[in-house]
Amino acid sequence: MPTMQTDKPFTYKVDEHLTDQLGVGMRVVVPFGKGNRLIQGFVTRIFEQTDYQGELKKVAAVLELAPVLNDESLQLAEWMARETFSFRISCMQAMLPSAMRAQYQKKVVLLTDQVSEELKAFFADKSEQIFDEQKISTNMQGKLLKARRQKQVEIKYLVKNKARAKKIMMFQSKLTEEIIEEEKSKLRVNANKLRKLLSFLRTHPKIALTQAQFEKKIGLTAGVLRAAEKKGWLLRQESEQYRDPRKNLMVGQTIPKNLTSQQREAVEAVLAEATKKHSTTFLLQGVTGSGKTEVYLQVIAKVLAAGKAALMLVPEISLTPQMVERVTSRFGEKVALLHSGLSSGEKFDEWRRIEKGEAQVVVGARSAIFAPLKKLGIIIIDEEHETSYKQDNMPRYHARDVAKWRAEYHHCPVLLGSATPSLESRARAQKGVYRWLHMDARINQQPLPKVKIVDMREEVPQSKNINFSEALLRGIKQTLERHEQIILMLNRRGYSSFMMCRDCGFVLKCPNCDISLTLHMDTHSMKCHYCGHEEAIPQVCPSCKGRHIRYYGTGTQQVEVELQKLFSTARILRMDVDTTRRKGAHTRILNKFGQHEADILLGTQMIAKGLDYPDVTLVGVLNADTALGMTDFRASEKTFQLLTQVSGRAGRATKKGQVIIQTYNPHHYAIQLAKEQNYEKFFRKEMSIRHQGAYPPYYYTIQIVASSPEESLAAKKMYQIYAEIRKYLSNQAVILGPTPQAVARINNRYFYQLIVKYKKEKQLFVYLDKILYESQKDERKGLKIMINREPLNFV
DNA sequence: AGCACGCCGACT
DNA sequence: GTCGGCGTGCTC
Repeated sequence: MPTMQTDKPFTYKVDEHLTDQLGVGMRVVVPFGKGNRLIQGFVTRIFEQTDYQGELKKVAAVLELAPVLNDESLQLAEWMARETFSFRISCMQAMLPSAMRAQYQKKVVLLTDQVSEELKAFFADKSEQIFDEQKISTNMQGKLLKARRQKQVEIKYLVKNKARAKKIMMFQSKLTEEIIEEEKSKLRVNANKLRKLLSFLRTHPKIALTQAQFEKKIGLTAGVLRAAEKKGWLLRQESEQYRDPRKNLMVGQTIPKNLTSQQREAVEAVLAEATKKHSTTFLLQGVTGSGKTEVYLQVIAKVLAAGKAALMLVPEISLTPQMVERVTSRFGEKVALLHSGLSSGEKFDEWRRIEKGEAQVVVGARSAIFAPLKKLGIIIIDEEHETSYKQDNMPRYHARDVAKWRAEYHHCPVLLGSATPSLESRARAQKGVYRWLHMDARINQQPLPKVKIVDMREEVPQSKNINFSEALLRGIKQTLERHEQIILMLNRRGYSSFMMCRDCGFVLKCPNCDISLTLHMDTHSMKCHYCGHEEAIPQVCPSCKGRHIRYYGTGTQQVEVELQKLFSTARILRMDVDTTRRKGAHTRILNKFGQHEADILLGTQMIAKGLDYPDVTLVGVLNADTALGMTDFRASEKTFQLLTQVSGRAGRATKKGQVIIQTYNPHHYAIQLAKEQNYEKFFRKEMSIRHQGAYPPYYYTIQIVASSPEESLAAKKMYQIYAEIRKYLSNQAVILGPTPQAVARINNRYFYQLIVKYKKEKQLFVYLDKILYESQKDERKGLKIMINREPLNFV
């Protein structure tokens, strides 16, 4: 159970009949607590003797035949729990596919007929009912609990193991060639179907097929198969089948491409470290189109050739069919896929294929970092700057850190790739902590696309089209005329939470923190959620005295309507959270666009990554500013990365690309440097700003959040922590807050937070462990405490 | 998460 | 006096 008091191992007795089966790393069902309710646990140690002075309970059941956690996973879980202030059991569960997390169910069992009419009605002639707190009224729950005290009913606890292999019926031939001939001669002349079956079995001895496959191949129906089974020709047996997430992919075969000299240098540098007894982390910084993926693929190929396995992480958002196809077309059956688009059964099966060593290349999103590969030869993290690599619930791990831990364990290199590395990683490369590899030449020798910045403040104000500038409209028109494709991105991050002047682009900032103020409609004020500064909502722009100051944000749907009106014949595809909610919708939209069944792809930031379509020659960013308005010190970094990424979508093949960025802040360095595609200059500029503000990577950060349905409770707790934490900190550390979070209320809970910026604070961790331990008591009052090490989002 | 124990106020 | 609510400790 994920609580602090139970975050330790418990000892159980193992019955004789289970001793052979039981092993370290297996899941077991054990009775726990006074009521002996059954729960799922993990075996972490087995020993003959115990020093526990009490009655031991017995393990109730063993859930598997082979361990699901090995020595590495157990050590990793231990490390992760300490590192991220989480519970060990949460870490172990996070490492396994969700199908292996047991489902608990409660049932109420009727013990006697002597009960009230109301209870009789509840049981409705049955002896037991499922006890679901969500479905049963509180009133009824009370009555049931009362009936239990009077021994009229009892509560039964069940553990449901969802981790099941998919079973299918297969028919297998039992016949030898001689018997086939013999049987054939015995058949009646009109037994056409049976004769057909025999001929087929003769040419395909030992074959095992499902009924459906027989039907499809030789047109046999169920009746014929049953007859054949009766005659003893076929053996019907259950067989395990993997659920294959790749069944709808069109996968060809590709061969390694010729490398440019920069690519070859990168591949060789990584491979040179691959055989050493230590682990090196590389930062591969390559401009968009420089062929990072091919570097990954060739490194993987070499690693496989050496008999080792490869793990490659890709952001969820860019696990496009395109990406998957590139890898599977090179490594075929050896590839296993792990991402949120798969059903839990599919994930479970892919996990088992990896665990059994049937797949040696794993491609997946964040949690794939735990893939149970045994002899890792390389771990690759593509788009390493992506914030989705950090999990934002318990355990709050960063896949990059887990990668480094595992690489250390396996003595293999880590390869971090990006066109726009996170400042943290780039700074480490600078300091020599990471080996820095860079590729500044594009594969096809195409120059980077021309980027045009449109100053939206100068657009004709009477124009009806508030979302499109003249330049962008002209660009779209010309591109459509050439029958080429267009990607339009609407930046939705930080949607309408900040205010900006439409006349001059001024964004209201905090006088203390130099960070945009957040609009709080509940208090009708502008707040800084770093330091708590608060001021009135301005009526006129403090900079230009203009009155066109307003919230920022437009929806994709609205833009689509406007766009369709302007270009009535253009085929538009919209891609945002609304249109991609359904499973596979993401893939369908991209396939459609890839096959040029649409002219314009309109979407949110999810279209910025990894798409590679040769016919796209125009990329338009409708509003580059919203990210800058984010109340986060990483706002500039994120804006720069996003604009650079999306610009890279234009002119990938032989055609020249063009990028148009609309903004109210044309002179902001993040936008100017994205136009130049000058990462290095951006890095230096941003680093000096971080240095001045004492932000990462110069300082470490820890975020502590208290939340409660009662605002005063959360606030009080946070101030109490604030008062205490100072005793544990040196005067080198900086505390920001406590402040209410930018979105102060979510799901009727109020959030208060505090951020500590520090360099070296040993005592801090002692205190954080203490908070974690004590948070348990508060939880019952509805007060939750969350500790987030190196948070990436401060909202 | 869920059970028991113990303390407290409100009731027959 | 006693019933029942709730805060707290503990679960091998």
